[in-house]
Amino acid sequence: MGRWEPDAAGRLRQAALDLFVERGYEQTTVADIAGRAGVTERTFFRYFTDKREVLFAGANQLQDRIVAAITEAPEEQAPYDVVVDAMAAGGDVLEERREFARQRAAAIASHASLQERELLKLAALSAAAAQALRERGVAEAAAGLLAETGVALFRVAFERWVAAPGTPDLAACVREAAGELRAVAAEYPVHR
Amino acid sequence: MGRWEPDAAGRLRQAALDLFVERGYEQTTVADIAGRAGVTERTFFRYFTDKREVLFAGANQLQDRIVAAITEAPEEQAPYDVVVDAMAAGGDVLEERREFARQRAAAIASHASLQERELLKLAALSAAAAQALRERGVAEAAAGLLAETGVALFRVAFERWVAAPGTPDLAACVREAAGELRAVAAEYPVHR
DNA sequence: TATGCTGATGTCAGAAACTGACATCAAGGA
DNA sequence: TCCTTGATGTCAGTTTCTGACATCAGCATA
Repeated sequence: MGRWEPDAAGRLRQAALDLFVERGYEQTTVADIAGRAGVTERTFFRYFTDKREVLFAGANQLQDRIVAAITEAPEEQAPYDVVVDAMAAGGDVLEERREFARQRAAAIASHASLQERELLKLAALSAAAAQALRERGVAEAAAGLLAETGVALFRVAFERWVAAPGTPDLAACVREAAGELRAVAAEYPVHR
Repeated sequence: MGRWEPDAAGRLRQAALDLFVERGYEQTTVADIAGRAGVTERTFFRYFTDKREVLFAGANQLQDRIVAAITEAPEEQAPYDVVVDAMAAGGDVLEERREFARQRAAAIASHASLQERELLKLAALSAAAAQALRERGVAEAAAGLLAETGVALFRVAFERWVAAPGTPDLAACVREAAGELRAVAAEYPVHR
């Protein structure tokens, strides 16, 4: 047996989420989180750059999956479809952790400083997706707009998926939202 | 003459921007800002909820202008055109303060926590624009997407306007970006 | 087996951001 | 003249976050 319990970071993440749900983000100190995880405050800050980051440590995995999906898409596929498929693939990353995602989303919604961090992560995701699109030949301006559209689709889909108690999986929600965007685009054609 | 110099908030804003440019955001303490403005730290926190907010106090004015432009647009105007015009109108708010806007943008670009705050403000702007669109009868989903598109246009236009040393005004940059979006949309039609 | 290194953690002191409670005091009105 | 008001100051305290250094099980290696 090691000198310490393994996976301190995981324990910290779990403790933080539990405490944020139990008593709220502001009412939870880093010392509380560390205490519940069985480490000191200093150790918390070795794993996470700040108090908010403990909720966002998994965001890289989602981004990697989406970028990979864009990179590996068939060359002849239209850019819009590439993005929609990639966002659906990103959905699979969360599929197994719906309850976790629900609690985490509720915590984020409860405090502005967590929303700020979420927006920064989504902006990073968008930038990474845009870069991946450029690398497969999509024009500069189009890449940025497509990536932002894709992230917007993902956000809308995620909200519905988290709210819906029932069956639909996240990838399906992404495709549904993409379909609605097509309909809206058809309904309000660009003028002039 | 009053007991204190007038416009403490304005002095704090100016002192903060100057110091952020001179020595950087992190190297500037709230006590520094307050000192240069001739007040105490406590007074700083009476005017601004936190250190970042001192750079964003003017954001409401921009949002109000854009929302008003949407609300007052001719009823028969197509939603996309309403949004483009509103963002151009928002540009007029900044037109007289290009140098100020440049310095402020540079400061924000220099530190992630300021970018977070900026993203939150833009999200609020988007939400307010979407609400204004709904109130003039634009459908739920379309309102959200149009508002986000409009904010994206404004961001792109702002970046170019701030970078360009020369003549173009911000409203013109917004319209130019909107024209490019039309072109991109035509180039990559939605499939299926 | 002894020795020495490594890495994860602890301890401690301190800076900086922020908050609540209360004090001060010019200005302006009753 | 007295009272109230509002902007500010003072002060003490909490929380977040950082740097420097100590500890010590486990592992490699002599």
